[in-house]
Parts: sequence; structure tokens; C-alpha cells
Amino acid sequence: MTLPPSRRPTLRDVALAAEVSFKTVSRVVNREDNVSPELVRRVESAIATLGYRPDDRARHLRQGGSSSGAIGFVLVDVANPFFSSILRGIEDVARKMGCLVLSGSSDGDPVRQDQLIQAFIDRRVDGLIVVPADGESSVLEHELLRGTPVVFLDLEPKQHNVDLVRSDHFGGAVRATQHLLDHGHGDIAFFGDATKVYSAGLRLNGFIATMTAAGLAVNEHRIVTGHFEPDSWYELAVRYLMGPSRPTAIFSAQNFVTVGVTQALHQLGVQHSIAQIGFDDVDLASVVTPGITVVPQHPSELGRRAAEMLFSRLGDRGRPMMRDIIESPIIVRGSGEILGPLP
Amino acid sequence: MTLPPSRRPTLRDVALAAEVSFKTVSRVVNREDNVSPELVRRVESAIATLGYRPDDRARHLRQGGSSSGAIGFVLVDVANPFFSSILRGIEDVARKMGCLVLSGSSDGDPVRQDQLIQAFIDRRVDGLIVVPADGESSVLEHELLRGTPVVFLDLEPKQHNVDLVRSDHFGGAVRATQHLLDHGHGDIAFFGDATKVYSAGLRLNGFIATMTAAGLAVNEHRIVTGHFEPDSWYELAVRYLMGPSRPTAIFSAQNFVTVGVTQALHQLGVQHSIAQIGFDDVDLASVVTPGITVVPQHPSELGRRAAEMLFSRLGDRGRPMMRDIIESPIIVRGSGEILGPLP
DNA sequence: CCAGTACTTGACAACGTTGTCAAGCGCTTG
DNA sequence: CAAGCGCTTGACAACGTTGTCAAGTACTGG
Repeated sequence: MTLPPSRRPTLRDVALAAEVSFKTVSRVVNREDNVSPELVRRVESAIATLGYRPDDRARHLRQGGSSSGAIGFVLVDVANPFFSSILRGIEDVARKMGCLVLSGSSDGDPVRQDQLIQAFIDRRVDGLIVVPADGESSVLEHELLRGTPVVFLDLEPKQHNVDLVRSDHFGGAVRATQHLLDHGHGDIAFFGDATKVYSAGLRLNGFIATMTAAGLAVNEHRIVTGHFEPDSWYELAVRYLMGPSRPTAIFSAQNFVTVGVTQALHQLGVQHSIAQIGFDDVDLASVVTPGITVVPQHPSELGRRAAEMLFSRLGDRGRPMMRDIIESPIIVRGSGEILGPLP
Repeated sequence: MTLPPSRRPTLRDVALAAEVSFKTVSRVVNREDNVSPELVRRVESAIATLGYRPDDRARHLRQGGSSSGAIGFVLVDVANPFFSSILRGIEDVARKMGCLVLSGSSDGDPVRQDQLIQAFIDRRVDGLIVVPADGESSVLEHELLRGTPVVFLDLEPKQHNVDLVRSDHFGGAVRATQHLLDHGHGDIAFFGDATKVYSAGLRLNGFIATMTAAGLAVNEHRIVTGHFEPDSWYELAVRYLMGPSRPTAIFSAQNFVTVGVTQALHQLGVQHSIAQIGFDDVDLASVVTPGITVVPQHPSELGRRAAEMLFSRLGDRGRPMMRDIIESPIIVRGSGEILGPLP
């Protein structure tokens, strides 16, 4: 039973088999009224024996760009669980809307990002969800001007009047810092991503603002930023903690950073004396002792809301732009509640 | 500068603007020879001012199903890092081939799986990569018979003559078990996924075969299987270890299971006396003390090879089916090298 | 019994693109 | 100078589908 690599059957093939016009087949496929039961029967049986399936490309093409039944999602790296959870959130909403998801990783490279967006646009996706890379994106700007529905996710683009969903990076950093202050810490070190990353900058700002508001000076030696892998963060943190003056608490403002810092604290055996609070939840947070107190993000929720925002725009091109800033309460696990020297 | 939600320009629009026939525009777009420089100039300038982009749907439609420039990937859950890393591997290969990736999560539900495959087929993807769910899939079988290129990933389907890429579950389990035997353990407990999952069954078989070959009886009380979340595995493991007789070593045969078991060992303070080896690497493996010894899988490698296998079939429909079983050496981190009572 | 109506069916154009073909032009060549 | 050739250009069909319209049939009511 080896069928040759045969052409997929089309409306015409079905029509031929059922001895009707191909338009009638179209009607049956689309469950239109006013087809005689007899013909419906014949057509349906022909469809079944031929294994006919309508070609969505032709369908959407005919219906004139109106809807291609797919959306595009440009993220940084799908292998990063933060982004893949977002993707899952998007997928769940898209599925409800009968829509497929095209996704691609930009690795934070604006050129790659533009290639992806272009490829999605060439497929005439109905809309885009984009975690923007740093830098200019002429393609994205052009599409925004054209009126292509775009929702920005997690990071804020230069253009300001856009649909946007992101975590409350600033507010989260404020709460994290205040949490440490409330537990008697005045000498807090900030470890975080390179500040050219938008969210990282916001988190640092939140840290500094809270310290300043509490009347505490922030020594620049207490701010460590850069763009590294977890392993490098580990080494960096060990070296830092072996240095001349140790802080009494650390705010690790990104998930990779948190992993590295936690490893360092354990390595040096000071995990019970130096407090730590992280931004972004990590798998190991509840496994280590003490558990790591964090300000979590809810990636699947971010994805869900971004997708809902996109579909809401698809439903109403005219509605005003929306921004959805998601706050999340601190998850207390122990590491952030180690008491500091202050009263 | 608010453009109305204007139609995207087509070949004809460009032709009108450049005062040529639309066929000439097509030629310029496709860089065909034998167009006069003057017309090329006019057309290119019209393309630039209008922001024209060819419609890939129409292109592929015209070129007759031959290639839609997209492949479909049906996985279990993209939020699971194992699968999202696979996706990344696929994406990297697809990108090189100028191909987009449609993906969707089946949650292991065969109905959902079939809906996804059907949706991909309706878009006329060039091929499919599928992590099959348990159970019958009439859609998949039909497509296989039709000759649609399909590569199976990670799990083996009932159909046997297919393209397949997976880890060496059996061999890995053998090596893991032997590793524990070599370190003086004879009383080993197996914790793993429900055995109706194909890979889980293979791993259990590997465990049993190795124990038996070593002349050791496997008490059924030492085999704990089921389908749970990490939290439940934690509770289950704690209860098990509080029970009447403790094993001297544990083989946790899946990543969620490993997390739960590790937490339980730490909770009971026996992480230095009971050996553990896991199947599948986990993030926290090198963070906890002792580090967790594992038989890793290489998800991005699985994805890469599956994609390469798919494209190789797209290039040669006639080639015989291939199976690619990936072995990986044990990563030694400490937990698996805790010595047991045997000589 | 005839006009009018409601239903059923099919012919044809269109979506945006590429492949095929032929027409028009200027040039070479015998 | 006529025949032939090569280059450039456009008209038209086709991909697989849906929308529009008109033709055909079988009713109904007056």
C-alpha cells in the first residue's frame, strides 16, 4: 500500500469524484445552507475517501488579507524557560481563537529580530507579539506606522504609544529593597544585568530610589552589573564576597544572577548570615536552604495577557493603546528574612 | 501621520506606480534577468516608497504545494524546558533552511495532538516533527500513508518504519544503574514516570535488566511509578523514605522526579548518605550539595538532529527510514558516587 | 394555468503571485 | 535589404479557494 507521493486532493478532485461542480463541494465543506441532502451525502463520501482537506493558504488568500489565522511571536530565546512559558501563555489564548503561533528567537539581535518580523509579515500574520531587542528596528517602525497590530512584551520600546504588557520591574525592585530594609539591612549590594537592558535599568532605578528614600547612600561599589552566564556570576559573586567589605544583604535582580549568587553564598557557607532576595523565580528557590525569597514574574500570565491584548486589537483596530503592568507579591522563603544589624 | 488601515500594496499597486506591467514587477522582485536597468530602477523605487513585500502565501500557492516554507512541530508542553530546548534546536536548523516553525503543545492528549497536526497540514507545512502522545492517531497514520514527511522525536510510535530521533533511554538507564552498582549499592529504588509513557518504560526496563544481570532481585516495593508534579513527587519521596525500609540509593528516572526526590533527601537530611542518580539534567543539579549525578539528555541536539532528518527527507523522499538513537555519558557530580554497603 | 417565488446548482471572477507564450523591437548577417 | 536572432515586455492562465450572479427547477397562489 505505497501511495506515490501524490498531489493532495483539491476541491476539483472531490467534485470530479462526487460528480458535482467544485462550487458545490465548497458549499458542503463550509456547511452552507441550501444544498440538497443527496449531494451533501455524495460530496461527504467523496471527501472521506479522498481524505480531502481544504488549503488554508488559498482560503485566507481568497478572503483577502483579512485574516491569515496566525500570529507571530518574536522572543529572545525560546530555550529560556522565561520565554517559553510566555509562549505557552500565548499559545493557550491563540488556540481558543483558532489561531496558530509562529515563533522565533532573536537572541537579542536586532538584525535577526527584523528578519523574523519580516518573515512573519511576508506570511501575512494577523498580528505580532514582540519582545524587542535593543537598538533600532526600521521594520518594526514601518509596521507600526502601517497599522499592523503589535503588542510589546516585557521590554519597553522607544516608541511610546503602543500596546504593552510587562512586569512592574521598578515597583518589584522597590518592594524587594524595602523588604531587605525592613529586615534591618542598610548595606545592600545590587547584582544585576547590564543596565542597557531596559528592565534591568528599571530594577536598578527601583533599588536606588528606595535606598535614597530611606536616607541611605548607595556606594557605587555596591552596584555590580554586566551581562554574564550563571557560571560567571557565581565566580564574580565569590570574588566579590571575598573582597574587603561584605554587604549584609544582596539583591540579585535577574534569574541567572540569582543562581550564581546563591551558589556563591553556599560555597562560602554564608547562606544563613547574608540575606538574599531575587527578581524572577527560579526552580531551585525552594530546594536550597534557606529557600530563596523572590519577586517572581509570571511569564505565562504575561503571555496570556499579551495575546489577549493582541486579539482585542484585532477585534477593534480603533481602541486606544493599552499598557498592562503586572505586579506580583514577594514570595517569602527564608533567604530574604535573615535579619540585618539595623534595629 | 495616521495612515488609514490601508491594504498592503500588491504587485499591481507597484506596477501602477512604476508604470509597468505587474509581470515586470514580479521579475524585478525575483531578480530575473533581462529587465532593462531603467525599469528596474523605476520598479525598485516604487517598491521602496510603497513598502511593498511579496505575499508568501500567494507565492507558495502558485508554486503548487511544492513548498510552503514552514514545518510543524507538535510537542507535549513548550513550557517544559526539555521541549523548548528541542524547539530551539529545530528552529536553528530551520532558520538555516529559510523555513519557519509552527509549534503547538498537545499536553500529551492525542485529540489535541491530532487537532494540531490537522491545523499544520491545513497550512500545508512541508513536514512535521512530532513528539507523539499515547494512543491512536488516525490523522498521523493517514499522513504517513499519504507520504507526508514526519520525523518522530523522543518517543517511539506504534508504527515502526518511520524516521525517528530519540535518546537511548534503555542504555542510559543501564549505565545509571550500573554506576550505582559499581559504587556498592544493591538495594536501589526506582522512581519514575508512569510506564505507559514509552520512554519511561524503556528506562524501567533498563533498570530491571541491569539489576537482574547483576544477580539481584528487584523487589516490587522498590519500583515507584506514576504521573505527578514535582511537589507530589517530593511528598511521595518523603513518605517513602520514612517508611519501613530505606534503599541505599535512588534512581530518579525523569527530571520532575529528580527535583522531588532531591528535595526529599535534603528535607530528611540524608542527601549525604543515600546515593541518587537522575535521568535528564536539571538546573539545580550543580547547585545543591552534593551535586546531582545524572544521565543527561541533549534536547537541543535532539531537536537539531530531528530537523536535519526532516530536511534530508524533504530533499530525498525516497531514502530509507532512519533511526538516530542518541547516547550520552553520565555527568558525575557527587550524589551518584556516595558509596553503598557492598564491597 | 401562469406568474411569481424559493430553492438548488453551476459558471465565472477574484485573491496575489509565477509560468508560458507571443509580440515588438533593434540588431546582425548573408 | 530581407531574414533571423536575441532581448525586453506584457497578456493571459493557473494555483485552490470563496463571492457573485444568473440559470434552472419545483413549488405556491391567484
